[in-house]
Amino acid sequence: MATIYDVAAQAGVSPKTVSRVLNGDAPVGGKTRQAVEAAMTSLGYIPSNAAQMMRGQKSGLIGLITGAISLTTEPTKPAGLPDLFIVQGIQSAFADTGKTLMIADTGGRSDRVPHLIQTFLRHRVEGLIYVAEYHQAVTLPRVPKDVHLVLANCYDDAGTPAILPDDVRGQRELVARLIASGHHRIAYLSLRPEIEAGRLRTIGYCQALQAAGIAVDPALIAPCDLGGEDGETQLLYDTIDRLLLLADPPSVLSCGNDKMALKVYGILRSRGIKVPDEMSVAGYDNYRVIAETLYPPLTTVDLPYAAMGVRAAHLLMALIRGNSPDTAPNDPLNGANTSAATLVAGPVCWRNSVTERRAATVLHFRSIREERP
Amino acid sequence: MATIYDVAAQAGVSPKTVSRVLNGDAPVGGKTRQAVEAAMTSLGYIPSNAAQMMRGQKSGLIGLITGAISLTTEPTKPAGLPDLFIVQGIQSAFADTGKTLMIADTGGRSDRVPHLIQTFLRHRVEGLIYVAEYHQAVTLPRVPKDVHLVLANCYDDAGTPAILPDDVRGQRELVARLIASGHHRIAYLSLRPEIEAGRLRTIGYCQALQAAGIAVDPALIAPCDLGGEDGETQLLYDTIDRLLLLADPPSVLSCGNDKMALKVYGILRSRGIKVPDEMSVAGYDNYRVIAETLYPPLTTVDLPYAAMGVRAAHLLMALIRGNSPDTAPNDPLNGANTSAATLVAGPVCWRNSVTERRAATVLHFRSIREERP
DNA sequence: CGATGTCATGACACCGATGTCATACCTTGA
DNA sequence: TCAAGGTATGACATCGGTGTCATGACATCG
Repeated sequence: MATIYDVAAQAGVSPKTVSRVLNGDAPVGGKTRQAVEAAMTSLGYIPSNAAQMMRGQKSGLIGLITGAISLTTEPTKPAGLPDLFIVQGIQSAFADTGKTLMIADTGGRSDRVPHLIQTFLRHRVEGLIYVAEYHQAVTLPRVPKDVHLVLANCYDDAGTPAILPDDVRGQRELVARLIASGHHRIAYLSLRPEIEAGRLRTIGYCQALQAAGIAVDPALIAPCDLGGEDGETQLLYDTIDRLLLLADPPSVLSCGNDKMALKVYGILRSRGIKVPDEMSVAGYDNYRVIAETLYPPLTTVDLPYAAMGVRAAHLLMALIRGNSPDTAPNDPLNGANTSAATLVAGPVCWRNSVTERRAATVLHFRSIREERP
Repeated sequence: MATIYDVAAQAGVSPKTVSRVLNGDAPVGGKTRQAVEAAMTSLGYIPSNAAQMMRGQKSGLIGLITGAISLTTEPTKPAGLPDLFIVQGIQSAFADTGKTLMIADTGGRSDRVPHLIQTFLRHRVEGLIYVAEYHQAVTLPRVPKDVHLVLANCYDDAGTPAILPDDVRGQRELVARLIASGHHRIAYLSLRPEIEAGRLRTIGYCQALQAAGIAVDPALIAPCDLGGEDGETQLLYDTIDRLLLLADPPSVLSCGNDKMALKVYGILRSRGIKVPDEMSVAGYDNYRVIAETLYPPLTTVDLPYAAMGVRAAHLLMALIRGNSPDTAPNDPLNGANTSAATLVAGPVCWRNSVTERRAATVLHFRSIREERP
């Protein structure tokens, strides 16, 4: 590979002059410039990042650690392939910053994370982003204080800046919208409470009912998620059968996520129940492959993964520039440490899987929603 | 960030001795080694890759260019999210080689590829892999001859080594299996012939029929893919209605890919036709989110993306080591240049969406399949 | 006991860029 | 005409490691 000395020799100038042509940081004579540029193209010269970095002390590199790529084979994971969209948001945000984004995948083995961080630090990255596959608490190795770290879709107890989905608000707004559409018996088929999404979304469900003055009926809340174990479908069958036999059965099945809603469609069909005429169904995640392909298309809540990625990228850039980040701490009834967390809410995606009984109420709802943008 | 000089000073030795402790390339006295190691940990010393690379001239970096991450938002793309699995295969293959895999995403803009390659070359990568989002021809900028390039899921006309899915063989084996299960009226709802997968799979379909002595009936071959444009679902409706009204209607609808099969399920259901009892359905891609979640689970052909990724990685490593790669050229009736291509076949995934009318014949089929591993 | 060899360590140059400073050449203006 | 100022360029040091060679302290051997 040609070096700046080769170019200098071929152009009959000093290496420093070639450097000036490269960086345009000092005037260079017309003929000299042409000679240098000719030499550069004829030699196919590409400056060495390593040498530039050594001298300049700034790498222009951002490290991104994720399991997004390797985890897509696991169709049993709680949420679809969220982290990938986060990665995408991050990558789009960095595309035009002049920074180079290095993506490393854990290969599904979280014990590789320290090694990956080590590798990034050897490359003198200016910042690191860790993207978790689903909303969770994590513990990462310490990084030097001159390397900024941002967490996306996860948080730690060390107060590291984090970008998180606002599960409480998302579920609350979905249920509020269901209520506004005339539903007041709303069953919630929840995820496991052990995972953040399960806990927080259930809170959001309860909040919406309370805000509407509807009592929370424990008979309508049913955990239907075994974390991918067998028997999950059976559990759903049993739960739905039980709900259908209630004296005052629900008119909507609000599911912990879209994958559960997909199964619910099948179960309702096998019971001869039409969606949405005889039973409305809602999901969560806006897992588009499911939500848009199902018939009828699924009402759900968008998880703003791309937006979270963009936010994470902007936050990191701000930290690198030394600006104080505008992470207003806001706590969603969350026991865990979220003091450094930025919550990002996604919109309700209203499709045809839910009946609308009172159009007038919807207008009213819209005005409410406007009040808290 | 601490340097080797800081460590040397703190340990009271020369930088070279610290270097020896780091690399273990020369004996170091016991006490000295301990002092150095203590200094390294207390300073949190991490060697600079840039400096090492400058001296050693080998970067240990592999560049990977893909649109996998950004393209996942496009649910309209021909095949699901194949490239991501390829990336995953590549990443797993490099995980333990000591090489560091740098992944760069095009952000969906192929015009960014030259810039990404440029960036990689500045980092002095030892090899490059380009992963395409679906089987296609590509044209990439030239890279220096000391940087090896491997294409995955695509090929060019410059004879660059490439790893490709064996679409002809996959479809042929699926249809052969369908025939072996007692089906002889097999409709093929094809992808657009403009894309490789559409052209090659149709060839495979025809080959299987011919091998079984069944005449290819043009009435049973119908392009049902508009590349994501509107009207696709309507086209499928019309096509299926037409097929059902044939004097000798098909007993199987073999679909160009799994997403099409998903729609076909819905259409058949709306027509009151049961899968598989009244109509069998098959897909292609083994897009697991669809194939395993549908009821009944979908018979399809696995696209061995992960395997392709592994093959691509191994091929690149062989090129870097200077070994002659074992890319046996084999051409699948392919007009385009595939002289440098390695074809990778995936297995048929037999599930319950196809009826088996003759179990005995299946055994016969199995013995056939064994003959060409 | 001196020559030779091994072990442990350091001095120095070098990789490829760039910041600093110096220098030679020109152009102005007093 | 000569000092002052701008323009174009080069010499040299430097970044953080490592290869090469040299050196000093011992141990071994004839």
